Amino acid sequence: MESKCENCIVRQFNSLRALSKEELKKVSDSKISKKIKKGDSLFVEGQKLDGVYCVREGVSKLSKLSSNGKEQIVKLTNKGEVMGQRSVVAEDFTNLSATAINDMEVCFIPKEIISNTLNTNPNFSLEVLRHMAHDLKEADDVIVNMSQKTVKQRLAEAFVYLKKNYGEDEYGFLLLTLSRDDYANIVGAATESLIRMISEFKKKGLIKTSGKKIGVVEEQTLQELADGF
Amino acid sequence: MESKCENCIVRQFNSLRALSKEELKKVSDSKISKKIKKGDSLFVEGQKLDGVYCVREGVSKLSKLSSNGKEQIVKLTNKGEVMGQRSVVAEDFTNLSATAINDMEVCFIPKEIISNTLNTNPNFSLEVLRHMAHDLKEADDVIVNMSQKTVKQRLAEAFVYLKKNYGEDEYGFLLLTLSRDDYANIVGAATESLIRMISEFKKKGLIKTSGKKIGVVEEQTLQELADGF
DNA sequence: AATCTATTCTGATAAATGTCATTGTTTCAA
DNA sequence: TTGAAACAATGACATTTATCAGAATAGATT
Repeated sequence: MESKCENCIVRQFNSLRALSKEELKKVSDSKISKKIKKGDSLFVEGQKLDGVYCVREGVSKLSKLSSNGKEQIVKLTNKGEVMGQRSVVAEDFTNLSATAINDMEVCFIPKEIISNTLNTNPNFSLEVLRHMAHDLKEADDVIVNMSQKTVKQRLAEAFVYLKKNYGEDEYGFLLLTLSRDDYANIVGAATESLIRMISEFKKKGLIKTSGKKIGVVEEQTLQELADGF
Repeated sequence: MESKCENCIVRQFNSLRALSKEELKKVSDSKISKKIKKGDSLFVEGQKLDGVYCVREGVSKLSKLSSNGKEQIVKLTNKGEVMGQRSVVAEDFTNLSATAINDMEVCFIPKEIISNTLNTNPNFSLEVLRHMAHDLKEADDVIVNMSQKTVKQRLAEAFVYLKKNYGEDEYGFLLLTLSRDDYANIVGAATESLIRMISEFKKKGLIKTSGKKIGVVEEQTLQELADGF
């Protein structure tokens, strides 16, 4: 049974909250709910998107392949985010691939509805604009981090970020479990280098591990490390 | 004597082309033309902007200081670009500083006009949205380059970019002359490392130099280098 | 033209990070 | 439950890049 957008809390967090009742109804009627299994991809770099994806549940990574074949993760999506907006707005191919990090529930919204609403509801345009402005600012920050911080600093920052944004379980392990490979692709380092750094952090008592799971022990120290002492 | 936006060719290249005659007149009447000397800054990171800047002439660098005190150049602006849009749209402090690389002529447009027009003219919003979408895509590309390419590759890419976007003089030297320091801050490397790389490129005959001026000699080879052979 | 100052350049060395090879450990499905 | 496949960890070494110190040069200024 398909649920309605009108009742979806997730909407509060994204640009769809600027829609009128009628517009929302249209979206609700034409949307398609999908379940995406961990590891499956929602879309792939270079593809033409027919719409956007609204994330109800689960986390995905937005990544891009570099010419040397390595993957770089540009962003992790949060519950409530809308993916593919950039591509639909610019009527452009996606520049990123989206892959589910855990099982996801998303709603696909056809692009016609989005572009129609963009043309007629200035509030919606503005809302999308604000979100994109926010993404752009974050992207600028990532650029600076990538070029000016060491792998160690970026990793420390990543742990703090993951804890803040996705929380931890009752034993203090991060709820979002990433492979070492994913970590490497987030901080932009070789997997082996990254694993070594994790070992070092563990040895120093900043984090704890249990299999793939990682827990933040000394958040404060990690933050200081990320900021360069 | 102030010229009018209506007759300004630069407008064709930016989001202002979506304005109606009346809207354009309002902009024209309230804009303030400014001359910025090479090296002077238009605005500084963390500042609240009261409007946007439309570039009529000259080039500026958009940069950000990292916690270690180093500057990272995130983007060079082209003639016709509008700066400060992100900040005005998001009603946020600027995350970037803008500094003139050569003498500039810009028009300052108060933010009230921009936000009013955003609220009433969906075409304008869409146009701004498209530009921001474009910037976001470019930022993603920069992130990938920063983390996956070597300094050598990024520098090769920078030369090709500068030639394509700003052209060269009759002797084959880049019209946009940057200091070695600026180059270092674009590719994200130590100035000394960068200078060494320039020497290497020169020795290999890929570029030529004359004082601060640099000329692209083997564009094709540089491009291949940037792409990783 | 001589001087000054900022910038560019070079060398020596250290630190950070990547690569390749190999082994140990989980995970998951048959 | 067990064994294959995927993942994680470590060692040895190569490469890239940063840092510090100092010399050379260009460009502005008198």
